[in-house]
Amino acid sequence: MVLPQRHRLRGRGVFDYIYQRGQRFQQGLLQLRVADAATNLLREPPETLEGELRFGVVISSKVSKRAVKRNRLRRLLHEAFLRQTFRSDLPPTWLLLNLRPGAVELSDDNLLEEWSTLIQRAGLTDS
RNA sequence: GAAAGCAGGCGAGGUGAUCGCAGUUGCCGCUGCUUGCAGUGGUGGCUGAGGAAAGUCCGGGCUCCCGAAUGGCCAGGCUUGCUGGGUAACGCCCAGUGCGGGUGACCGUGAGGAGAGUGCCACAGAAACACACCGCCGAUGGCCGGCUUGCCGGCACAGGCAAGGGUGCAAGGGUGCGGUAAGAGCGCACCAGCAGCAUCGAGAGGUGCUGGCUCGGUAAACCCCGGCCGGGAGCAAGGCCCAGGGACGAUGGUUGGCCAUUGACCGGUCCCGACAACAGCGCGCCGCUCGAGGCCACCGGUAACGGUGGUCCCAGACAGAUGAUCAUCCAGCGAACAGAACCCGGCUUACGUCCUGCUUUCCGCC
RNA sequence: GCCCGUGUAAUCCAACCGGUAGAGAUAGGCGACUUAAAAUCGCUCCAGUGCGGGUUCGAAUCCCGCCACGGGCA
Repeated sequence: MVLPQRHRLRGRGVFDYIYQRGQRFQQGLLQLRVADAATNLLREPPETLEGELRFGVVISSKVSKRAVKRNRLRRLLHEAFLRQTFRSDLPPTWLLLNLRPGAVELSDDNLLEEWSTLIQRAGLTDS
């Protein structure tokens, strides 16, 4: 499962911004950075952006040398993001998820479990 | 039936549906203006990873820099190195020769030169390019003794030998017979090597005859010989989105060096001017995919491959696209290695069940 | 995508042109010293050189192919 364009993070400046300003949350082998959307870093006129969430997954080659395995993890987490129901009063937010070495060893269920607790701890859901 | 060898094919099992992604294209809407384009949204069509996409080990194309091109000499580099062919090229492929391995089908091969020179050959050993430790002999000469006075015996001094022993990866042709004081290619037979001749072959080489009689190993040590080669960086190349013009300077510079020929260049310094800064460190654009291209047929060739004709268009992303769910079909919950990133040709490595064909050996039965 | 470098005792490192893998340091064990410990001294243990082939009489070293790790380039 792959994200549609309006949910993607694009451009080096966007990523630098999140790495510098983002609030970090840690859960197991996952690390999430949350930052308010800075729409001036994007090229589209602001009225087309609306209040969307944008999301990105970073998996370095240290996680696994095999590109196939990294692609599989990314698809899994993209799908988890799309299925997730977020707080309705959430302002436009950018999320960046980092995977640490060893994440390949985890099963899909374990990884998704860590994802949902991470989202809760970051205060992005209702419950 | 079992085991094995070789060659080749295939590789999300097929079909359909829904949701979602990338490219492209048709239609509709909106925005902008340069009025037929750009951006964006919706909707339909088509296309969408591999045999290795991998490792980055070779060979090219392409691009820029070192100013350009051609020729010669020298230098430098190259695991380039049996022969002949194929290819754009290759360290690749095909066919053959020699050598080695296997009962065999077959497989491997880094296979120029040690008779140009230098180096090295630890330990052991006398000696590792030239020698004698133990040893054999002592014919010849020397010394001693005997006597039938030119012979015999002894010594092992001069000297001869490299057979045997020992050392070692290796002691320098091997085995046998003759020969000799003892020995030795000293002579002979066979074998191995070398040279010459004849002959077969396009060649590497094969076969036969003759000859003299022997020269250690190592070149994946330096090196010699033959062959090949401008160098460097790499699509993160490079170009566009950008505004340039003038003056000084006049011999200096430049491919590893030199020479010859042709034909050129401006690096440098200064002045004037323009633009920009929520894009110049970019959610930018191009390069970016039609190519030594795939498939089919015929022809040439043992083959690699080549020729002719027809036909097809087959990913081009940029935080980086193929997945999820369901249904159904063959008997099997659906296998492994693994994800294009400028493009080709190879090699290597990982992986797999399955399939196909040919062949060999063994066992059983007729 | 591209370009480099490094792999040897538990750890850090030597062994240069091939000749029995250790010169050394840290750590471990035993003993001495000490009431006990630390420090110090003595002794000792620890590998076949990342893996697989090849050349050679002989390979950590030379050659080829892999593997792992580290670094650099916008």
